[in-house]
Amino acid sequence: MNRFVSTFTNKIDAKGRVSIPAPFRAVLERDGYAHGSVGGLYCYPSLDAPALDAGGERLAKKIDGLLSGLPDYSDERDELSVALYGDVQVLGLDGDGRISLPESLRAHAGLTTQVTFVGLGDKFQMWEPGRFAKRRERAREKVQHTRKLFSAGNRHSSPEEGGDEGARG
Amino acid sequence: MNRFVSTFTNKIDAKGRVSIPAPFRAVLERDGYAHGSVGGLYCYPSLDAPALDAGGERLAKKIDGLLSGLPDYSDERDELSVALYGDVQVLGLDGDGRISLPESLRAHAGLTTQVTFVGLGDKFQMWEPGRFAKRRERAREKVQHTRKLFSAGNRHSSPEEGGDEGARG
DNA sequence: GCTTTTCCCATGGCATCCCATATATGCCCA
DNA sequence: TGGGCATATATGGGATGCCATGGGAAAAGC
Repeated sequence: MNRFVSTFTNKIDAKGRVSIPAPFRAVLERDGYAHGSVGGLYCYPSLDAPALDAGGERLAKKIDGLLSGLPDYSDERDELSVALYGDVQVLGLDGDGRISLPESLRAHAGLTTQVTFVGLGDKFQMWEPGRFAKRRERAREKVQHTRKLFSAGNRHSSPEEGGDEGARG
Repeated sequence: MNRFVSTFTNKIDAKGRVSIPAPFRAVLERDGYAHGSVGGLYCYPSLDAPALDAGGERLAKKIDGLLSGLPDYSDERDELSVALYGDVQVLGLDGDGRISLPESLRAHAGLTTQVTFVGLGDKFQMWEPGRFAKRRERAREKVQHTRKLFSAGNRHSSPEEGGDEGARG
């Protein structure tokens, strides 16, 4: 497995440390994270959510790829560079697979005592558990709505239940 | 056979483990489940039913397919990602073909002592047996209704009825 | 010198692995 | 054709290893 999937919720301890879920660490290592030495977890505030985005080398390369598509010295590129790179922190994992989150990052996501890690394939996000619950609810509603558009006309199921022929997958 | 069909009911033991019905395991293995090692069963709350959806690699790829149409780092993609990936748990099968269900998933489906596995082709669902019985009853009524609409001439059954029979255990 | 960060170790809970058993299924042979 | 054996499957329990978490000590920064 080399994608981030599943969600996990871990504690922030008194020193501000959080364990990266073991499955995510495994993905990071496969992705080129030098175990025990430097290398790192690329982490930055999500552009459109009170959360943090994070990932390994692959994520960094993807960002590079996005930028390389834009002409040098264009306003667009400058803005995107700032947005994407400006707030990036490279966090080091300690021997036990933990990171410590800088105050600026913690503030952006409203993190206090717990962190919910959400796998999103190439990257993962870190949320304050309560906020994530709300966000997820919203996202689910949206998907339901989209699904109904997809399936309009070819299903007879009621909206509530029984519609197990889901286009969710 | 590489589709999930039939229904089976198995017990949840004291540790929260459930045996995946052997026929379903066979499908998962064909689908690319790395036996004995990592890899897994992708599992998430059904969008519109008090049940869990689950499947193997094929299901995961289907989800990826939905996202691949959207540009990276768009708001739309992030939101959809959260909805599709955010709820997904990757469950590992132990040597005896069992999974252990996290509390969050169990809660969504109201699972306590037993699980009814319902094959749906590319994926399968996990239901609390009582709830599934009710839902099936409703489905039957609907089928009857649909048949009347079709009126005479169209004799073969509607999709709902195909795999429901054959409960065991 | 004091505070903050990093490293290392201890521990307890939980998940996984392994083995044992009972029940059902199919097959073989009488 | 029927009985019995062999295999597969589901389920239970014990043990072991991993992992998240906490705390202390050493190192680095102010």
